[in-house]
Amino acid sequence: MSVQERKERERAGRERLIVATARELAEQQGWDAVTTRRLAERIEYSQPVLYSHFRGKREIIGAVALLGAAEMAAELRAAARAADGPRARVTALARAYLDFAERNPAVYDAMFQLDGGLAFAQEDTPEPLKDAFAALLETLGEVAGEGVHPGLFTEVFWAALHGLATLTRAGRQPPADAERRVELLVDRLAVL
Amino acid sequence: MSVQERKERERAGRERLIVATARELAEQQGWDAVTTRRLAERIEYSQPVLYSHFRGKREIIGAVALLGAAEMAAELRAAARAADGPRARVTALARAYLDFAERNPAVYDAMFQLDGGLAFAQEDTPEPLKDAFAALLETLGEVAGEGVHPGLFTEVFWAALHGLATLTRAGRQPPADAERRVELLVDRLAVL
DNA sequence: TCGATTGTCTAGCGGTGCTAGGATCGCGGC
DNA sequence: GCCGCGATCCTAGCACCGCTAGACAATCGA
Repeated sequence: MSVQERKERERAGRERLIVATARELAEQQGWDAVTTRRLAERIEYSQPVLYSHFRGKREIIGAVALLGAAEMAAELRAAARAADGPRARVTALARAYLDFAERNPAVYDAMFQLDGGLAFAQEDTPEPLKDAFAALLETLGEVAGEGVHPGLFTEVFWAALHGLATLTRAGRQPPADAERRVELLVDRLAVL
Repeated sequence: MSVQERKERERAGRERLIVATARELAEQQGWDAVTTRRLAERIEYSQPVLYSHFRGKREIIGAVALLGAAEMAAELRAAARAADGPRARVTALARAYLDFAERNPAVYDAMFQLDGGLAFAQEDTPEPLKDAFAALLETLGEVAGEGVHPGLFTEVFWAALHGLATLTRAGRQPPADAERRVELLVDRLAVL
């Protein structure tokens, strides 16, 4: 059995390599540059090897998205934990979210802009995605205000953050006032 | 001179045909289906003709985006005009925005998701884009609240709307509660 | 040691955006 | 009315894309 186990380990390692390389390439040169040929060359295997791990390019994007969701959830929780009081927590959460989107644009795109073939907002949604939403909910739930469903409030707050993240990065909004926009958002949306 | 004028008219007409056809095709089958070959076939010309009007596919997307921006600005103003009082106006504006995004997903993508090679939030931003933002500003400026810059407030409100529009359409948020999210957004963000 | 299975690669399919170069059409001057 | 010429358009092709069939090699169990 040891032989088979070793092979499975190697296989799993190569799969991680594929995902990590795809992410790296996407962050360096954008998702357009992540072609199956280039990706195969970087991992030093031929193209068809990719298809023995993933159904296609879409699934590779999905794998990067899941990785990113887990990472984001961890960062959001760390930011919230480091702040005292509801107001500071919400502000820290919002900053951490936008910060993640800015530092990992390709990963953020994989999660929310591109089609990674993932299910959202339903039962068979992968765990990391649900958990990232849960990380938002944990902090935002306590400032939803009376009579407002925490989940609904989190959705609205998240949408606002997502809008700020994408519009700023795409050059649709001036980057200079980003911090002031966050403060306004927190001041108005959260019930403190 | 008449001959030359006629030629220019025909040329302008064909350019409109290209943009309208691209939009139509994108709304019917998504932007992925808008290939230069298919587009050329639909307008009953060969591919290179497209390149005598536009630098490339990106510019065609940009042209659709400009068309959409003008349309959206008109719809936003109409919705605001039909409502009485600040609160009703803001709600109507928000609904009109989300409605436009839902009814014209491909055009909305051309404006805010895809790269149409357009400049945003700077001096050489095309007029229709500035005007669409102005349409938002006209209604939202009056509910920004004291001491809050109307432009900044509009940016935040717009970001929230954009987030709701994209996340809902991409299946990232359950469509059922869309209306309740809008109400919550208006209640919290606007100072009435 | 041999046969079978697993794994990997080469080569190729139909598609993409875009362009070079040749053919054809219609204009203005004689 | 005819003809040369410039504008206009199309055919054919480039390099690249995602993806896959089938040949080949390496490794395993008997």
